Amino acid sequence: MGSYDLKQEVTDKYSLRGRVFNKIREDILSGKYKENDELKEIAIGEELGVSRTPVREAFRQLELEGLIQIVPNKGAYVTGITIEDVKDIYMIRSKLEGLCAAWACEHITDEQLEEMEENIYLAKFHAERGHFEQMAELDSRFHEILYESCNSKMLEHLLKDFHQYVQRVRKKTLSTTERGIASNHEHQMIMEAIKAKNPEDAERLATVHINNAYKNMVKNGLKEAYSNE
Amino acid sequence: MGSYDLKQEVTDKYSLRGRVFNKIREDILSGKYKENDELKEIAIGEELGVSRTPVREAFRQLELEGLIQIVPNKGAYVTGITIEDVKDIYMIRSKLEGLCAAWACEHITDEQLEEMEENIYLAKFHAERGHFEQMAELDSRFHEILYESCNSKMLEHLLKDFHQYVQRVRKKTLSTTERGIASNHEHQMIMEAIKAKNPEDAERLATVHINNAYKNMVKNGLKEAYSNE
DNA sequence: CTTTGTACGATTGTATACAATGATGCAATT
DNA sequence: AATTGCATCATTGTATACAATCGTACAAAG
Repeated sequence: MGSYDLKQEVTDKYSLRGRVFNKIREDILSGKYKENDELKEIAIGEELGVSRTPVREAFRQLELEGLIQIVPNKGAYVTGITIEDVKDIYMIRSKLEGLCAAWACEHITDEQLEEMEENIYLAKFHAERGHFEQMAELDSRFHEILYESCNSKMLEHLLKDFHQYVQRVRKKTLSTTERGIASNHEHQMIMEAIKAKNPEDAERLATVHINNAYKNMVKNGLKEAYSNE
Repeated sequence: MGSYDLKQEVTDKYSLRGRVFNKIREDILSGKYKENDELKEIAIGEELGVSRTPVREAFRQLELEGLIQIVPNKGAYVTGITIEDVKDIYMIRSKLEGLCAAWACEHITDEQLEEMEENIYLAKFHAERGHFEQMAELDSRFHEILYESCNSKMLEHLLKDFHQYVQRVRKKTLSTTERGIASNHEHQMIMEAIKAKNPEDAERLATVHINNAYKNMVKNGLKEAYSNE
């Protein structure tokens, strides 16, 4: 994640490089390419029907995103995330997500608030029924709205990067119905604090929410997910 | 800033690409290339005696660093930082720097502590005499040590990126002897809190320190620095 | 005078050719 | 048997050639 918006718009969807970049990123985050897998320029180029040039450029970007590591004259390898990294990210996120929620109080639009409410309402439905797929989707979307509502491209991009970065790990850990319901309730409280334009509450609640998410993750087998591979 | 460590080691110093990357980055941060300047692949390549390929790869990385913006089929332009960006960065930094100081309490080494003390001692000398050049250097180094002492590659990289990112702006704003002395005193208090293994104090002090730095920057003509160009 | 169309040039996007580097296997030597 | 040296090959690093795109200048039409 490079540094941050410091990072820009970046991945134009229509250049070959952009397509290659998105494809590899997708494959890493989805688990198709695993930790320490070697990515070869030619192989990927042939797979996508392009030459090495756009592949190389995509590799350079992926390196800055932290998804791969390039060893000069040797190759590109999918980077792993250590348990410590995950912990760090969640600690950092909890601070920044709090800041984001506080800023949202000032800058959120009515449309965004409405989408949040709808999101929470719908999530309640799925959480109670244990529809994990939809819950994950709605959870991601909730945070995305929150990020967008803080009115800071910088912070928004940073948080989106982190959020995406830990998707890899989240998929390895189990969700539970209880956590789903609790999480959604936390979303609601955050939303209400923002709606009431109470930045202190919003910040505190968002911070706690991320901390809870992390605790839950640890409880439900973060370590096991790692030791099993 | 790509997301971080999400970003990696990155810029190997010995490949052409690495050299190009560092050179352009340096030139942007030092002000040689100014906002909205167009960077042409061939021109830069000739200047550095390399072909377009490594230049292009460096461009892709610089884009993710947020230093330039690439418009497809058009060109690469040096990105500006808005006043809002600077404000955002300082707010974010104040949170993260607090976190960093708190973590440092647990992980700082004796060598790092010693270098901090020496840094503060020397900075006192220069601050009292208005040696701005040396003060800036020592200030940067103090923060670098702090970042390294938190024992989180992730956070360290993030903070270094931010720190470097705002160097561009810092150079436009004036330092004063008073602020220099006050800043150094804040450094000392942070250091002592870390030495005393008191994370709460360390966090609070570091947070306040960055906020103060920002306030000082605003007071001393951040806006003017911008409106003048 | 303004507008539109076109041709040209400059620049980036992509592909490919060549150079440099590092890994591997095998044979020769000890 | 272990080690060293070398040859080979796979892969990345760099340069260059060609294609696609965008901007501009200028001329023709209104």
